[in-house]
Amino acid sequence: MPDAPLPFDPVAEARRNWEARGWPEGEVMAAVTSVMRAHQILIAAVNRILAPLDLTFARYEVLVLLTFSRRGALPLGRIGQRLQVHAASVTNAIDRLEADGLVRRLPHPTDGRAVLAELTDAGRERVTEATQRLTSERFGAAGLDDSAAQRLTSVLSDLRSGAGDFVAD
Amino acid sequence: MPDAPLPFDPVAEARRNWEARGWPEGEVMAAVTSVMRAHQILIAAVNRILAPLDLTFARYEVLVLLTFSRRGALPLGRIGQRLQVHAASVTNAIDRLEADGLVRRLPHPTDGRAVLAELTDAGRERVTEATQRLTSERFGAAGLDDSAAQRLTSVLSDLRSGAGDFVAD
DNA sequence: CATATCTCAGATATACTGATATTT
DNA sequence: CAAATATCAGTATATCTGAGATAT
Repeated sequence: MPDAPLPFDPVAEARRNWEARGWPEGEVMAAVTSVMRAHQILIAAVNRILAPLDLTFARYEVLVLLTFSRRGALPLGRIGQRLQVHAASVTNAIDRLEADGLVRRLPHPTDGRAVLAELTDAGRERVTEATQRLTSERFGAAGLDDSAAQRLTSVLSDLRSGAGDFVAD
Repeated sequence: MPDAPLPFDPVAEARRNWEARGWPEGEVMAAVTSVMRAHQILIAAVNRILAPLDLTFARYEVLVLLTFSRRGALPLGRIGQRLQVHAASVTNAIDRLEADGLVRRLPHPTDGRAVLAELTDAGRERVTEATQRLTSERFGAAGLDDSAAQRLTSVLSDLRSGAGDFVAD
């Protein structure tokens, strides 16, 4: 995925240049740039692992969320709220998963406006296989040990909370 | 941007469900999911701030990189290596910046294969304005104080280094 | 009637592949 | 001639907006 590793940390270098010009908030710039770049690395690794299973991270997340639901089924609207994706994106993801036979659409039993997405047996098998492959490669984050993962989750929880992702747990 | 904050931390909830099913590597899953979600939040905030200036984060990064270069000009290939974006994406970004009068293309003085992208005066003004707006809103990461930003940068540096983003600094 | 849910059409952004022209 | 640089065409994914259909 990386053409070739850079011979220096591009984030540290950016911060040096940033502050040499007297620009403010260099700490935050470096942190935000780090998140952007880490995302780039992780999404590429995860999608590379999932591609042979005809999944993307976005569609894998939908399958996992359905796996965690009581009946293996959720209204499309709830999927969007939970994964923070637009209703049109949910429609698109479910279209694709349904075409691949991994979920099916069902009418909501009590609310005629809503549509349920339900895992099929093939969907359960696929998400199990995908999870095995992802975990066996530590989601492409080989350099992240459990302690570092915990620190990362913790500081990003503060960031997300401060940005209104969720309210106090 | 957020429809409404969730009444619970979706990452912590996912981890509970993950481990309740006996799936391994829950620490790493939570960390990777946190990065994905933090990215979603930050990219939305940054692009919202930059949109009135006809910039995206990707194009802003190009302008900043040019600002940091000695002559305000770099070959397209070097931009791609540094920002980890595909050559075709660099061509596209420079097309757009050039159409907006923020950069111009110049022939490379010594290598006839290469093309330089050079900042224009308008480009320098635009990146200054964009930087003011981004820093005044702390890049949309209001909940991240300097200490947390430093910890975040540090742990993500380990992740990126382990993934081959760069070699020891 | 206002609101909620989903779908669809159209537009944009980014990325990747593969092919091509030019130069080193 | 092989490798490097940039561009272009075509394809894929994901996003958002705005409009519309159906149901509460």
